[in-house]
Amino acid sequence: MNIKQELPWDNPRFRNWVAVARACHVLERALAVKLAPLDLKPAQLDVLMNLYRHPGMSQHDLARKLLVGRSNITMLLPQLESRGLLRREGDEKDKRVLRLTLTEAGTELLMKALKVHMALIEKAMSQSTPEQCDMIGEQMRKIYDVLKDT
Amino acid sequence: MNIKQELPWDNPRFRNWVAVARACHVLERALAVKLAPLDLKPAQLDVLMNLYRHPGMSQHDLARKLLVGRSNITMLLPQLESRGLLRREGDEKDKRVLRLTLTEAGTELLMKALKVHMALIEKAMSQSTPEQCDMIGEQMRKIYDVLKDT
DNA sequence: ACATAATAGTTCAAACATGAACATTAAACA
DNA sequence: TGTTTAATGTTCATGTTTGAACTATTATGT
Repeated sequence: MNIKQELPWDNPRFRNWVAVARACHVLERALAVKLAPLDLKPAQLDVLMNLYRHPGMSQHDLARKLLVGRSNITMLLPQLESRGLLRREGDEKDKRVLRLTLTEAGTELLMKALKVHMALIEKAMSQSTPEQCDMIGEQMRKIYDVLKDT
Repeated sequence: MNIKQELPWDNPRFRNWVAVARACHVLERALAVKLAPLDLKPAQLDVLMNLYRHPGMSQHDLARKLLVGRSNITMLLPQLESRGLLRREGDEKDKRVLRLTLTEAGTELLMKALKVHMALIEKAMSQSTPEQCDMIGEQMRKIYDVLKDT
């Protein structure tokens, strides 16, 4: 059997997806560097962003949003809470859940971090036309929907 | 100052990039699950793929290809070497470098893993037309070039 | 009501990645 | 040549991520 014919490097879909993964990886690395002066990691920024958009969400919901385990959230939050960036308050109706909200300081830091994040994304995506950019987003959302329950 | 106007969630580039990152994340997770039966992690598959395409490459070159630190490679290789999947042989001209090559067993396992990887990428990318797929790859390669030295 | 299931969050140990400091070897250059 | 600088790979300490086992609370089913 001639396996050469089946090698994926000649397959456009494979090659193009590899490009997507590499772009993601390199932007993530760059973000980590740019966020360092704010003493913030990309994962922590993700937390702040989600709490800003969904105040009062539970740790479980946050974990699902971030595509991460619940224990990860448990390890992540105390650092941010002790810095006064967010609050954890027990839900009165369901004593199992903790409701998460940003503090003023958390919102303030988030805004600074978003400027950094936004600048990086602008730098990356400004090479595409708005139409191309929208098309990319559209295809990626399809991919997410197809794979999210895998 | 009204910061609402500057919030990035309304910015198409931001929203679309978030979709890219989420798609990457979810495919990576799915790949990890599908590779588990082969006792292989995504990072290990990346190693095997690069060694297949570039036999005799050094650990330093491999680290650069994978966008990780050299120490990461040092920690990663012994697992694969002890499983008989690759060989590390000292270069005779430059006694600092170790040349890496796949063994037969390594190539065999790689082929099995590539089937899994390919199937996943097909599932993801089959939602796009070939033209869309190529355009995505093209844009992502541009992004990589812009950010790689950041 | 009561027993059983499921859910939210935590703890803990193991796997993993990272970057700085280090040893060895090679290259540059005086 | 001899000295300095750079490159390769390793070690180690640190921080991160993960999944399984656990507690506490709520939902479900009889």
